[in-house]
Amino acid sequence: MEPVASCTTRNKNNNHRCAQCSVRLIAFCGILDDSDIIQLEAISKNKSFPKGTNIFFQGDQVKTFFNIKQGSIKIYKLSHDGRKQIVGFLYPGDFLGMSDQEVYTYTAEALEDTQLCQFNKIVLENFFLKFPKIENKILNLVNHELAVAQDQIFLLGKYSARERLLQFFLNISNQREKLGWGGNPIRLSMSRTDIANYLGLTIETVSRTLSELKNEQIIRMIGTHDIFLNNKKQIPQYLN
Amino acid sequence: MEPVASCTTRNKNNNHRCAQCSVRLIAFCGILDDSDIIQLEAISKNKSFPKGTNIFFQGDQVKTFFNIKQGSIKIYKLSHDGRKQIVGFLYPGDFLGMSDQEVYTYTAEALEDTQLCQFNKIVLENFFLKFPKIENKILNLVNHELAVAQDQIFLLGKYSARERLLQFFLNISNQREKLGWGGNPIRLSMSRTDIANYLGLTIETVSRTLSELKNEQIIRMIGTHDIFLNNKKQIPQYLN
DNA sequence: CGAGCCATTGAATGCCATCAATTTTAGTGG
DNA sequence: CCACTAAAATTGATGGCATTCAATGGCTCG
Repeated sequence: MEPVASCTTRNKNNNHRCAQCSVRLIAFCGILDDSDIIQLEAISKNKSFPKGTNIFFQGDQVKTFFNIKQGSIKIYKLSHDGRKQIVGFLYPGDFLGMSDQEVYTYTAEALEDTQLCQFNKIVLENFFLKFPKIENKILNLVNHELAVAQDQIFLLGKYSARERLLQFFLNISNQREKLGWGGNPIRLSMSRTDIANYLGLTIETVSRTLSELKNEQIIRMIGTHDIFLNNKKQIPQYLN
Repeated sequence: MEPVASCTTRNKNNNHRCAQCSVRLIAFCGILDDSDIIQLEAISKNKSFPKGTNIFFQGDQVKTFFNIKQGSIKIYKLSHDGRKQIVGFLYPGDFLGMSDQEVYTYTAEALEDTQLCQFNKIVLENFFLKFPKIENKILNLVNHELAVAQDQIFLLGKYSARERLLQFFLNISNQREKLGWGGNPIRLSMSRTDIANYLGLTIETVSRTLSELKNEQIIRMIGTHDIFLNNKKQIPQYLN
């Protein structure tokens, strides 16, 4: 069903790779200064994952952590009877792979051609001892992930199909602004099936609801994956 | 709607309060040995919250962290239009109050008379510098909370009403076993309304589904809050 | 340019929500 | 201990939103 994992390593010897990294300010490496980040660079590897490839699988032993440099990723859980629930989409600057268990509790797959910065788990954990600030920063990132997951719980527990889609668009918009890109229009790097499996809906409901929003001039679509929010500020937000 | 917060402080001078604590082995304090835990004891306070009282409110400044010693707690989010979603139930050994933001993103309320161990946020964070092991342990606990939240996302996105209730009972059962209590029967310390607001259902659906499970001899009830799982091992589990 | 996948639209079904009424439980005071 | 009351839980009838089943349309990539 899913493509087999594959990737290419490009550990180039260009100096100061990390120092000039585009996501340095939002990823955990941001708390290290120029002199210290050289040491982090020494234990990291660049990895490239083409669209559709798996980064790791639910059930695999946890041996590596990742920072996302470029692209986007979906993480999803599969049940024994084949149901699939996407539990999150990850973007540049996000930290990937940490778990409280020995094995990954979800599968990670690239939604587009994606660049990752890879760390060996043991090596990075030893690095924490030298730079406790990093562990503190990662604790902060995980707490943020938890808050995002709780918002998603609210969405799935209480929102209608229309509310789920609009909230989803607002989340992507805010994510883009955080990265310094424009918050409108937005680009959906995932399929309708992925959106449905993330929002607890079916593809038909997603499609139908999108058509409604188009008819009511709340959104405008360019192709099937680019959306302009006609009046972003008027879209109701129920949390925060 | 909700009762006003109230609590009583009992910072007794009995020595080695922490050393003998019933949840020491599962809470974050478990990683400190007897000699170090005395220092942790010096910065902690015992607090008691009667049933129905609030521990803190969504929007309050984060100034304190808590360990749960005894009792149980619900944490919930309210939307502007009054919808309420319970995002978690917490039990002895759980860590409460950490946030990636300046303010709490949810309200915490005692489901029964509850004993907490309270820490000033700044003081405990300074304590981390002296004992980095604690921060590491808390990172582990937060990662676990995240994994639990992702399971809940799966439940809300993909499970039927019946599956949600059965999974809920299994979770409580496993939680009880983790605490060394019996895993069967289980005790529901929350109301039907709370269960509904946690599982993304209405009280009527919860009640009706419970009646079905009773009729089919899958569960047996003693009163309205004690449940015996007639054949726990035959209840299907779709994850893990 | 055709094949296959993805997305859209339509019609019918079903699960859970809503509205409404009754029963049971829990808490209080006599 | 029992009567009384309010809240909580259960049960019934009906309705609606999202799903399911089915068919068409449109994009993308050899």
